[in-house]
Amino acid sequence: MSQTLPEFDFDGFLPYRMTVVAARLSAELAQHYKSTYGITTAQWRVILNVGYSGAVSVRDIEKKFNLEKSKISRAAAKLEAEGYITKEIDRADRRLVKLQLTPKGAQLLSELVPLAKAYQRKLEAELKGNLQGLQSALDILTQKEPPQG
Amino acid sequence: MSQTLPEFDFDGFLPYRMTVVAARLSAELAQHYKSTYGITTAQWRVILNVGYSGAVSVRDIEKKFNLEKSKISRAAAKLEAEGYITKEIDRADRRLVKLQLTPKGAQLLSELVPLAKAYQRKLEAELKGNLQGLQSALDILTQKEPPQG
DNA sequence: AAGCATTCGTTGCATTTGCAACGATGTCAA
DNA sequence: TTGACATCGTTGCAAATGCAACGAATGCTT
Repeated sequence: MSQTLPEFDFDGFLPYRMTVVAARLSAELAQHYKSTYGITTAQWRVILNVGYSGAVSVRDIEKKFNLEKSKISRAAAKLEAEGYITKEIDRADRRLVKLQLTPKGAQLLSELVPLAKAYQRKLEAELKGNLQGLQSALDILTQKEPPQG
Repeated sequence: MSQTLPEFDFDGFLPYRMTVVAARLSAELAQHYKSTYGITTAQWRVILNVGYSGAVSVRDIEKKFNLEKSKISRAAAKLEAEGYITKEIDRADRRLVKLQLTPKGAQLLSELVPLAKAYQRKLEAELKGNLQGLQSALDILTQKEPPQG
């Protein structure tokens, strides 16, 4: 029984907690658009980036969203095939691919965003006074650390 | 250019932020054990659960960690093959599989946990006064909602 | 200008994943 | 007891994933 393991506060362990909550939020949000609009989570993330983040290349999205570039590339290919975005070679640096919403993509996004905003409002209402603390904590954890710590 | 999209605070959107931070924390932690101990993230999660969470069945871990039961089943099979855990049919309910650490598994975990604790301490130091607010927020977001909201 | 290293996005491929279906077991009601 | 239904864990299989390798393009140094 007692395996003489070191003491460890499993329930307060942040990588564990963050993973569980992040998966829950993404899944709960996905419920709202997956069946209705027939897009995957990866596609949703890419189209959201293209529309809002100022990210225009695969590389930008990779950095910003921490997504594998191959995953982005394939999601973008599907979105292009379905007419939601265009892919165009950047004239200043022809290694880059400029991603842009088509009118159809903008239309889709303009329908999806209210869902996202409503979900965000719901979360903020649940969090009440803890919202600011959460955002501050996420700010800190988002900062890249310097190589030497 | 201006696609007349609705206003949207992309950078403050919680499902996005949580996903990015959670992935970062898990990856950063994984750096510390992946190469040295040759276990995957899923295996780490299962062995941690078996050792600390009071979870004894696949179903328990599924609920607790929000992991797919097939993923747990396969990770557990590997851990058993490598001698870190045992699988035993529960005598009270023979549908259940009781997972337990072997001495070898306890040994591995006793080496891994200090890494986890050190990482947790590092995060807590970064967070300073925001730690409590973060944990409170995670408490709230962890609660399951009743079916009708 | 030339050569070499680096960056970007795609693709091949082996592995992992998620979903559904399944067998085995358990529960419950009649 | 029986039969219908629910739950648990595994597995088959198609799809998704991550990694490395690659071609194309760029930057950097001389």
